[in-house]
Amino acid sequence: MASPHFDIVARLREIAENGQRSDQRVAAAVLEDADFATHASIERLAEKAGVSEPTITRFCRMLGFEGTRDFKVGLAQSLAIAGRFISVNPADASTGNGVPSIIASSAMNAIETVTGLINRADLDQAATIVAGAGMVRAYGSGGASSMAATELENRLFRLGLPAAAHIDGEMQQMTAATSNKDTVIVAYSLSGEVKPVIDAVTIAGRYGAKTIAFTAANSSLAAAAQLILPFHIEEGTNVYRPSPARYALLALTDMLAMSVAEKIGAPAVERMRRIKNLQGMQKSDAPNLPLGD
Amino acid sequence: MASPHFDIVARLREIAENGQRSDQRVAAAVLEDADFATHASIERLAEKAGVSEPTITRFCRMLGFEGTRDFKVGLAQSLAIAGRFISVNPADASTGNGVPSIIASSAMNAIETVTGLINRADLDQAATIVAGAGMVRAYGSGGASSMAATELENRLFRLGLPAAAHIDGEMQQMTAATSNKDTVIVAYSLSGEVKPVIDAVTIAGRYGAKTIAFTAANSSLAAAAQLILPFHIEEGTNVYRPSPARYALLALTDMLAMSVAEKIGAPAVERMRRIKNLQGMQKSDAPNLPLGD
DNA sequence: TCTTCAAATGTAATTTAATTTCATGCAAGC
DNA sequence: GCTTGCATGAAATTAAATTACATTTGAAGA
Repeated sequence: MASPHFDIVARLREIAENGQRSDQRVAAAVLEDADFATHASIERLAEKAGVSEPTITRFCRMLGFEGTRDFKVGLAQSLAIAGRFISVNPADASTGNGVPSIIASSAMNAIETVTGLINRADLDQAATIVAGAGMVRAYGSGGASSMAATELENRLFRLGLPAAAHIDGEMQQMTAATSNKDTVIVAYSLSGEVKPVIDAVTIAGRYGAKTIAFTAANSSLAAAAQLILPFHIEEGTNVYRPSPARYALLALTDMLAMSVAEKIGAPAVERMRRIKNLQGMQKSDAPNLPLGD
Repeated sequence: MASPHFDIVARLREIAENGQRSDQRVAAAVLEDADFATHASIERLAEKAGVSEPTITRFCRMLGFEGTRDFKVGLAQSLAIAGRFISVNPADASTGNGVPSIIASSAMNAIETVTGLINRADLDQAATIVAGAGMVRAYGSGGASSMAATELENRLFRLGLPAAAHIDGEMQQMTAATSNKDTVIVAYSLSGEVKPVIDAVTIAGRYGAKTIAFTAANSSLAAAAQLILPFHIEEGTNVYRPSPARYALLALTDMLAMSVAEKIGAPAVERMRRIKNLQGMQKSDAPNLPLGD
């Protein structure tokens, strides 16, 4: 088995709080010294956690790994990316000191997770559909989804594609009703259970639009849309902590937009050059700044 | 032993060309399917490479690892980000195939950079100022900055702080003119040279507002604001590629918001519980979803 | 061309690690 | 207070990796 498609660290934190007694111990032991966990034998790890060896194996299986070895590899991968930000004791996490690392690690993990999960073929197909669209409408409500929808509009219009983001339920449904077969809907939802978005996708589909959804597999939205780009981000329980899911959605949106840009090719480059040129005239020159401040 | 401090992949390529006969075979086998190499047993790997099992162990030792297990972990770490997409021909990297990894690695880089750069004391001071504000106004224009400004509003209002984002130059200047000493301005700009934002910050400062800026050090905006949280993200030259800076700004905003939440403490938790509760009543229940879809 | 010897590699035995099976004990429900 | 089912651990088993030792290979000098 390859790495499972979730944020291991977030999952471990979750289990350390709400899991079985032994699972809690194991999760805590792993979090306390993740590097040790990747290198130590099951025996020493069991000893450190104060549980038996089979418990470790079961723990790994529960997480979706094939076994202990597999878990270690998966953990090592997660650590390679964001590991240096894992704070040793949770006390750190509650003081200001740990804030940057918590943010960084959860964001990176979210991006990593979603990168592992994305199906390239589906992404490519979505990009083809979007690149050939007469009109693209991006739907999403709530913080993360609406940000992603807005961002998609932003990206696509720069590529010369007619695109609009609608983050209001009423507008989603009304615009959906104007769809035809040249319309492409891109819907965002973490839960996949936001009624206005589901309805809008259903309506648009009925009018012949192609519908793409970034959402949870097996959700109502997934059922309503034609092409699903599924993802799932484990949320922590720390209420202070912002949702890492927005990084995931942003990354997915970037991937789609970049794929679309590559499909469109040269004309897109020219358009971006024009926008950049325009900015150059207005602001002081800083040639290496991105499009849009 | 932890992972050795060199580029495993480069070393493998080297060995595949100039190593011992068996080492060449092993290196080639690993490069050909690195993912397999991290997961397979020494037996199957030996079989694939056409060598004996001890050769594999010796190979790993030669590379500086403790043994085969250790090597697998190290390899997994090296592969974590870009390596998963190691392919025999580099051409792949520029086609659609590499899109997810390009996005992921540049985003992570941006977040990591900004995490390393942030001054905790300044962040903390900014959080204190924001937490005690009578009104917070977030300014930013262009894609990344306006997203960050919007996001800050989003975050702060959930904490019960009066906050508004203004992404339009006119509005920035008009609202700035209504400032008083209880007003806090948070300005975003990648370049630090966006005139309306600079002007708005200057005006607000003149009326007694406290001004905070996330922007480039030594820029005009940095000169105009009172507290600077400087950052700089190197932009790539691939025009198709979206700016990773927005991940950096988002992360910075998250850090600020989380620090503010911790300063406010309990009341903030209660407010978030209420918002979550409200969502629970409207949507189908998914207890672990973030605030805002 | 033939030795000779050292380095490279393989075979089989051994050790170490991980997993399965089965037993025990604890807690929730009747 | 009994029963049932699940969590956990002990011991046995299996799988994996390593060591010790044997064989091969190939290069250098006779």
